[in-house]
Amino acid sequence: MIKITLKDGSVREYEKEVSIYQVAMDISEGLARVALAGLLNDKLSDLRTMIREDASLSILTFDNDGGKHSYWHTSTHVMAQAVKRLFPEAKLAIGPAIENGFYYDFDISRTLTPDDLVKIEEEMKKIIKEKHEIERFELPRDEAMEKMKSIGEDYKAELIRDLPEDVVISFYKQGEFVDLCAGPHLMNTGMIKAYKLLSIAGAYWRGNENNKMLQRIYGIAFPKKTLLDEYLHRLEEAKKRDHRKLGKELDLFSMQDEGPGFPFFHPKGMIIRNVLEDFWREEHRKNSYDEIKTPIILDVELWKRSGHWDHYKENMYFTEIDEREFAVKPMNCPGGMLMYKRSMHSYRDLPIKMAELGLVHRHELSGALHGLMRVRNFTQDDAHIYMTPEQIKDQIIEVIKLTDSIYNVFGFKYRVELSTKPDNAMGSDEDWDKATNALKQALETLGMEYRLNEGDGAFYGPKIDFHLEDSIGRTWQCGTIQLDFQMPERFDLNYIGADGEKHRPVMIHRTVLGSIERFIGILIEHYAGAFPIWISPEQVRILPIAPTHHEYARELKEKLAEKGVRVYVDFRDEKIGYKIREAQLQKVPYMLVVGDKEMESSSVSVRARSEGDLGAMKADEFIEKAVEEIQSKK
RNA sequence: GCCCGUGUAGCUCAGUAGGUAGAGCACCACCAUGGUAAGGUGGGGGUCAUCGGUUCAAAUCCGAUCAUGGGCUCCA
Repeated sequence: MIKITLKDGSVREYEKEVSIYQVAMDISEGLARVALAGLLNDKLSDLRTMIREDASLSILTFDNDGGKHSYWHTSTHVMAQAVKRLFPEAKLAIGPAIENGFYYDFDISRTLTPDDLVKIEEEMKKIIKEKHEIERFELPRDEAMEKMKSIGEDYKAELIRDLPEDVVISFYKQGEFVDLCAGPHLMNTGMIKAYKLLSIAGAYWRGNENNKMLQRIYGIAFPKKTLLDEYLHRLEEAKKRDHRKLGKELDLFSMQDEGPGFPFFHPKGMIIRNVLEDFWREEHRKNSYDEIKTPIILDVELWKRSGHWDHYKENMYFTEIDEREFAVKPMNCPGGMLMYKRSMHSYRDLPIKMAELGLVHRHELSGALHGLMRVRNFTQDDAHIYMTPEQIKDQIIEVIKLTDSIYNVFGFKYRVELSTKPDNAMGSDEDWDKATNALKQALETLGMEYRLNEGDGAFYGPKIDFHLEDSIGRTWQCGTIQLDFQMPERFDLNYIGADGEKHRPVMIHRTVLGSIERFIGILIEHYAGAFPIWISPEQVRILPIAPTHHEYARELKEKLAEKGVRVYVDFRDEKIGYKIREAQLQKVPYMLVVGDKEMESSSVSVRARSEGDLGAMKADEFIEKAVEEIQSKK
């Protein structure tokens, strides 16, 4: 007797082995119709999987990640089958389900065009209509290899060659199409309902730039047309929040052909920058940081000593002054080291926390540039903390808390990653282990969830990264905390301990916002350009009805400006509806309409960006309210 | 860097049997003096990204360069 415990705790008993699909059928036919995969003993499993002993099982539908995965996996097979029909010579590489949809990589001699996508979609329609049963079978390694080689699937053969010894090599077959695949898959191709092929992209075989570039097709699929439409609509909406589009519309910044990756900040963008930096300074003063500024160009010798010459040269810019070699700084730390070394330090002075809004330049690959998110020059809100080894954990915790409190002001969700020793690292394994453990402990003390990112640390130390999301869900690293035993050694940093001897301090490199530029990009998308009033470049716009009200508007403006409010008057000879429309499109938080009524009663008619007409109130009352709202950073 | 797409007025875009450029918005002028998302009329504005080639003739076809968008990580 086999006992199967279901999600709701109920138990089903079977005389002999049974497939997950059959169990779903037994629960209800309706469930079986929408079943896409099973979670068998917490393992994502194919519906065909036979249950041979007692187990827990839940049936997965499109509402579960596992179900979606299976749905998209079959979708990509249908797409691959269509491609093989249209391009019989195409070789298959890999084709997984991803977070949002699926892709498949092909090696095809001719480059695909958007027209091809339409043809492939049409062929997919036929395959879905043909409703092929999907069969799973296994082969021993040799036979599997032989089979793939015989049909010219060289990439699949290579994959089989590199599979671990103990793995079961499975295939899925639908009609004439066979693919090496671990599954899981749906029962037949007819279950794919609404789908769309979204884009063609290049992708290196196995993600290695030394390998051949393949053609990747991305797609998405849903069990209902309405879901697909909703998804496509959401994509469109997300595009409207794109910081590059809003940056132009709201006149915040621009990129010029003359400076690829070097952003220009316009007056309104500068207001946002300055507001951010003021806020940042305030928070750092409260947390006992000192602020410094180090030069942008420094002698190449410094960069040789710091290790950047050996580990970071490819990303650096160089120049010559009076026949002496200089480098443009890609990081602020070496300059910071010199600041530390300028005098003796006592253990009583530690930790020393030196912050710097430092402009750094890095040579990023041209194809990697992306609006304000990835640029070639940016301002890091950097700080270096010099401390005794005993202070490490507390200092890391303090930085994590500071970062969290600052992100909370903006209401950001974030993800934390711990990155470990990379291939081109500097320093001993012991140092790295010590540093990595310190970061881990700090995270665990705070009970923070984090993702491990093997081999992605800085060349001088492991790091904790804070990732923020953009409008379409891509994440960008912003805050970072890096523990470093190397630089203090290389620069022979010291402090005098209680014993009167010299000791080696440990240092932390850290940023909270990360790059001011990137952070502004994230801010723009997060708020869709409708900044909270304390950040808004223009906080209040006064809209006089007619020229006779200009004088009153001017007086109001002065009153508000005196209180530090960023206020402008629209003196143009236009109708009120026109002025409102423009202020609204510019996402100004408050519009004050002033005409005869308001003039007579020393009041203003308030229109809020989001709520619309709020009616009249005394001018002084509005000013007080606005100032309060700005100060509270809501 | 690599693959594919795109590059026409300040902005958004139209302009394919190749015959030396258009619209809306914005800007300027005049008229209208207007109460919660675009009042009317007129006007100025473009080396069609750059360089080269094909052609009697190129925004349009070809090549290169530059810029820009998507992707190149999420492992059958």
